Amino acid sequence: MELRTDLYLGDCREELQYLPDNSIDLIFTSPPYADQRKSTYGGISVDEYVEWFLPISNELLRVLKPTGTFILNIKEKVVDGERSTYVMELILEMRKQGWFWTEEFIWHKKNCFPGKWSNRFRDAWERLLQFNKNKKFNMYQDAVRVPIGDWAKNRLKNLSDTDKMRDNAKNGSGFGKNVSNWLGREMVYPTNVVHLSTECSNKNHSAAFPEGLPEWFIGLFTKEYDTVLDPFMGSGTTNFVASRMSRNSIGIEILPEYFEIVKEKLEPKEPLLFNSQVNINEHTEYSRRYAIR
Amino acid sequence: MELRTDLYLGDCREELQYLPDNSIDLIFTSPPYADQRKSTYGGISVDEYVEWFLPISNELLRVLKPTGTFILNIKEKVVDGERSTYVMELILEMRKQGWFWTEEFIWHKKNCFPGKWSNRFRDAWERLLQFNKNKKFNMYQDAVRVPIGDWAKNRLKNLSDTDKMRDNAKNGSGFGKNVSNWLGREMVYPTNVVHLSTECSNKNHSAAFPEGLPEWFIGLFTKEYDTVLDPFMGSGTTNFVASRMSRNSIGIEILPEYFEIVKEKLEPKEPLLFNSQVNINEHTEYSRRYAIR
DNA sequence: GTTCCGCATGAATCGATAG
DNA sequence: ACTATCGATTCATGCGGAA
Repeated sequence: MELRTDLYLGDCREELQYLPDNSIDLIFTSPPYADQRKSTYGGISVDEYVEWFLPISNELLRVLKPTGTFILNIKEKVVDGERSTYVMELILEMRKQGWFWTEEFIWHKKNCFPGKWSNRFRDAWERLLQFNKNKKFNMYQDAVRVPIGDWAKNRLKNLSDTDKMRDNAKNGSGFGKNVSNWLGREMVYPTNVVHLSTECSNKNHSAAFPEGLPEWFIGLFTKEYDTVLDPFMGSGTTNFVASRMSRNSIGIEILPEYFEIVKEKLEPKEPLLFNSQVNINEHTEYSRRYAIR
Repeated sequence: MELRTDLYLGDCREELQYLPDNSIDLIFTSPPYADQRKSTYGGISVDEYVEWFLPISNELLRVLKPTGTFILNIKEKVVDGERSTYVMELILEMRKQGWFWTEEFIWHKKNCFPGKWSNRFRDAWERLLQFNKNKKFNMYQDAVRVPIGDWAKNRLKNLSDTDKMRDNAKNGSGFGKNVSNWLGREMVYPTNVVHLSTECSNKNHSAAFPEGLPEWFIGLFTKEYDTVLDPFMGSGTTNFVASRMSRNSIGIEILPEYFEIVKEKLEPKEPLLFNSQVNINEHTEYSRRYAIR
């Protein structure tokens, strides 16, 4: 089977229109944050942010498969000593568009930006908002299991009597646990907190997230030969990881500098890296579009 | 100097009225979540939650000192496969009341037990929303410093020449560093992610948080002999910690069972535990109110 | 090879100063 | 008064060169 990586140079508000309905399994993206990275992107202001993003999320809703997932990496900045509210407003508006806000994962950054301020600490986390078209969606939990933590070794060493049988929760929630089921278990399911370092060495794109981030969500929400979309490709991390994990992918990037860098990295110089044939096709009907098959 | 712990039995919507304006340094509380603890506040539904909470937050705004802080521990529950939005709506409405939404801390729960759902992972974090009356407020950052990471042992062993002076970043961001400033430093400032284990020991109150949580915020936002308020006292964790840390405190609880437990624990049987004289006064004019001085 | 060590860098924010 | 610009501050990581 052949793997495709399709790159589009242009504004995703336009380029998304060329993608067919219900064709994407996972959208993983980190859009420019409000008023940040002005030099590269336009620097959308806090006030205009929701208005700017809603047409894009509407197109994303169209191209996503009914069983697909949209992961949005975002964090509000501080404005005048206060956290801005545009992310919350965006969530509320996207729900009106028809999105389900299924979950909010936390990316706990191990090495966050340094600094000292009199009224706040360093910001060490970002939001990973999970949106879906339906309440049923594909999720491959076994793909992201992690080694059981040290706490379990101690917890499981001496089991009490209640641990050996099902111990129903006191609060009547209906949940219970049978601790002895975990004996000998090596791998457990993770939580909704992802703990990764930011990468220090990406010289091409200052806002790059670590590869572990898309890797985790691609494994969790897609299987091989599924299609992953990043409408704000940047330095292409999502697409490289998708390719490495044998997923088709689509990337859209508005800035030619970044686009060229990604294009060159995907060129056949290093075909083995991606374990698939890489070609560049320039579609004349969409002059600025490239398809790498 | 004498330390007071005042306990009120009753609905905080009423009892808060007896507290004077601008008298509280820190409000730390974990209100009943929507549709949970049904028996206590009548099971506030998700739809009514904001409407129910706003009169309370309005009273809290009144009793808080201008330099004080309100920390609200809350997490939206899943309703019909989707995260509910009442917390976001509450933040937006509280801002209209005059609150500043200064920051959102994350409580990363280290040891939640394994569990499995088909479409989501275990929830390992909660929000700790910081609200203030003013952009200037008291913050005692040194009280919560943490040991410097292991990286420092190697990094600071032998300083190069550039380490001994200020070294400005090459990219013109204005950022620079003087590594020699860190010599001999043992403790550094934490981030806005609080990393604590949950305690399983409290069987009397299902919504209990670990003592470390109020401890961290009490240390960060109050000094000795300041006053801490928990309008949803529950099993009294906030008040016990405040007492241990030599802060005055006020607790309001609607359920007599919980109220009695806290009252008994604070009684003079164990006066040394709190390093202050503990007395119970029953005020006849407010028949259900107790003052423990 | 393998380990050690130096070093640049990162979705930031505040307060003071200047226009 | 209000906005724009500028300087100051900080910790953890991975890379690359050296031992």
